[in-house]
Amino acid sequence: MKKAIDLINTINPLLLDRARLGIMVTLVNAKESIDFNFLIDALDLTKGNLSSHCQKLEEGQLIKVTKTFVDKKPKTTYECTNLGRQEIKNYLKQIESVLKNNN
Amino acid sequence: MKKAIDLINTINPLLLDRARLGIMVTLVNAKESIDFNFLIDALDLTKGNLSSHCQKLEEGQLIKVTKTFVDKKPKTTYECTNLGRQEIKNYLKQIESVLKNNN
DNA sequence: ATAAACTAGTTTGTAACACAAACCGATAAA
DNA sequence: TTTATCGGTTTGTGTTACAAACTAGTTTAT
Repeated sequence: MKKAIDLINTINPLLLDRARLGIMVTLVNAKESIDFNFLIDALDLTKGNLSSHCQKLEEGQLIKVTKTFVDKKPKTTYECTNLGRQEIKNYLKQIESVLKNNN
Repeated sequence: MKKAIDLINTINPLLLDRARLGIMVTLVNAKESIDFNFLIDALDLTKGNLSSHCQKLEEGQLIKVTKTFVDKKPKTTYECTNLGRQEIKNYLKQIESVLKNNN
């Protein structure tokens, strides 16, 4: 049986934050890509806050950011990357295993 | 189906931290109470760091702290409270349900 | 007996981080 | 030509995590 801390240490630190976890689970469940304003409403974040969290998630390669123009206006959309999906899955797996104590 | 963010918002914020999560899963699995030095070794934390995290967990009523003397030396032990157990269980439940998307 | 070193923590100063206010560049309306 | 609005980003501030320094006492060495 591995030590609890070793399992916890495999959790991506970016996911240990309420806002970013919210962004990720929204994206991981989404069928299409999700835009900035949707996330603002869904997660009840301010624009600045959302912007900087998404930057970090992008740097960590957990999400992919796409910038386009729609009706001449900028539009930023977000998708979960494969790594993002993996990290979320791992997150859940580690917590489960650590609590069930069977690893 | 409830919104992902509503589920995430029920997670106790004290648990969204690697060190504190480590402390809690160590305690929640423990048969007997766990002492300060055990946690230092198990979680690879500095003394100051452990001390302050435990203070917060105690304030949040997630753990119970007991101070005694053994061989004239101070000895501090920690146990998980019922609330602590509940919060950990809820944590896992919320993440699971949000990922399985069935709530 | 005194000093030095060790034990078991706590307090405090700092560096990193989350957050919202202020800002920016562009479009649309008055 | 202002004035407002949209879709964000940057910046300043308050919180937080962290380790270094400190406290209080015990044991060992001199």
